[in-house]
Formats: sequence, C-alpha cells, structure tokens
Amino acid sequence: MKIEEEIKQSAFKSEYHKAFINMLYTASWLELEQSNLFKPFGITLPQYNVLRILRGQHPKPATVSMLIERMLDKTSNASRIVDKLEVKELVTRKQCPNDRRTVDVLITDKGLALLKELDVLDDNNKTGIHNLTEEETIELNRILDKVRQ
Amino acid sequence: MKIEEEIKQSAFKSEYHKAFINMLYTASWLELEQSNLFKPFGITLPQYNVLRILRGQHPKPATVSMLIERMLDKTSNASRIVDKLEVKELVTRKQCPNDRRTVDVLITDKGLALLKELDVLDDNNKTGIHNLTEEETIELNRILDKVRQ
DNA sequence: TGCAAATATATGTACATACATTTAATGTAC
DNA sequence: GTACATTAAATGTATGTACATATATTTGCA
Repeated sequence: MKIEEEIKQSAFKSEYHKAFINMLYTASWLELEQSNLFKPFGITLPQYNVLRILRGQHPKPATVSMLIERMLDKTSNASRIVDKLEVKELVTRKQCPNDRRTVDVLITDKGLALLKELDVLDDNNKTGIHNLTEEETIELNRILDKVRQ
Repeated sequence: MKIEEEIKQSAFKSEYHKAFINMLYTASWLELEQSNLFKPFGITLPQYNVLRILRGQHPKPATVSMLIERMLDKTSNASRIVDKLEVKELVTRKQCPNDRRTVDVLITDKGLALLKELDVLDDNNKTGIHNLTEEETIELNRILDKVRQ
C-alpha cells in the first residue's frame, strides 16, 4: 500500500519528505513483522540481536562493550538486555579474570538451540523484504548506504 | 559507510538479510538525526508527529483514535503522548459533547508556533535523505511501498 | 609509589512501546 | 427499557531507549 494511504496523509511537502516518513514507517512495519514471528518464543528483537552477536563469537565470550559496538542501536542499554537473557538462562555472565572491570558474556546451549529454531522461522518467512527482486534488494542496499554517507 | 562496517559484521546470509538489517539500522540512524535536531526544543519524535497531525486538522479538533490511526507507530500509546503535550501547553484536551467517550484534542497557538520553528529547521537540514538524487528518492519510495505489499 | 584520568559496567530517571485490563459511554437486541 | 456487546480512552506492567551519574578497576604519569 502506498505510504499516503497507510498513514492517511494526502500530500507530502516533497519526495524527500515522503521518503523520510516512508523509511521510518517501513522499518517499524518490518520490526513488527519480525517481533510477531518471535513472540511465541518469548524473545524480543534486541534480545535476539544480542544472542546473534554472541553466537558469532561462540565459543569465545563477548564483553558488554563489544555488544554495544555491534548492536544496531548503539545507545541502547546492553547491560539490561543481558540481564533479561541471563534470567532466561540463554546467556551466562561472569567477571573476566584478566580485567575485572569487564564481564564475559557467553551464549548457553539453550541459547544456541533457541537461535536454531528462530533461524528456520526466519528462512521460511517470505514476506516484507522478500517481496523485492534480487536487483531491487541490491539497489535498496546501495541507496540506504548513501543515505548514511 | 557500508552497513557491514557500521555494525562490524563481515558477511550476511543473503542480500535480503543485509537489506533487512540495513533498513532497521538506517531508519534508526535517521531517527537519531531528527531527534538531535529537535532536542533543543524539548520535544520527542512521537510528540512532534502528533503535533503535525493536529496541525493538519486545525482548527478542527482530533480524537485520540484519529491520532492512533494516523501515527507512524500504530501500537504506541497516544493518550500518554497527549499527556506530555498537554503539560507543555502545546495541546488542549476536552471531552466531546456529542460523544462523551471521545476527547477533542486541539493544537494551541504555542504548539503552532513551535511547529513553525521546527519547519525551518527541517527545511535547512540537508543530510540523510537529501544525499540522494530526486530519482533515487522516487525509486526508494517505490521499493519501500513494495516491501509492505 | 601515589593519585588523577580513563575505562567497563551498572544503575537511576524520563519517555516511549507493546499489550492487557479497566472505566465510562454508547449502541443494539430482545 | 433493561442487558449485553461495542467503542473510546485511560491505566497498569514489562521491556527498551536515551542520557546522566555512580562504582569499581585499571592505566598512566609525576
């Protein structure tokens, strides 16, 4: 559906203004789609993203600062997201012996198993971005990188 | 900067997966840019969006349900955003006489004056989306609409 | 050595999101 | 016209974001 209909706005000041609104709206649309997919597993998107970073490091641990550096949203609060994952026993956290300021965060077997389930879900999800052709997807990536130049 | 470098991830599963992450990352980047622009005025993005909808209606009032319908994020809590705006005297709220379940929300002169200031700011902002050519912007809008098909 | 600066993480607070529940008013079926 | 369903908005709670501050540890340098 065209963005004008979605938010019931008849006209935008410019194509640029429309693209700005369209970006925010579509991203939030994609997030909602993804979070609904994950809801039955009791995991939120930020928690999922942290788990994925941890799997990328596994079996090495990650520190909280590494998580912040790699998270999509740099200003979010990695400590508290790890809190939630720890309660669900998807990660462990223990003080690093070399530098006792830092904390080693490790994904557990339970965490790895959960990610495996979610991978399948993700692979089977053919909505959203998958409406595009391969060429359109490449073009979208190029344009987005240019926006952040 | 390419998305791989931004989030320090060397490879994506597919161009589609990369586009998904790129969308969320770039939208959050744009939101941060916009919210920094507005910070000196003590207004958040959702509050700004509600004010804009109210200006679109002015001098007619809007109801809370109309705000929800037109907001970018449909599941957010319009009541509480209106609370914040009311405290700052940017909107007024009073029970509608015809249907006493609904509430008439109206933008004040102070609210209109604030929006006028922000418009100027917005017009002078030539970063982000404005890095694109007009053709790229049109193509971006087309692709985003297709994602939400 | 000793002490200030830097670093890593955690915590506090205001705001927003997501979703369930509550309250009040209205609509509708019988 | 009363009873039940529906609607509009507000409220409660858990999570997350944004940002400031606190605490502990390490580093660096006089």
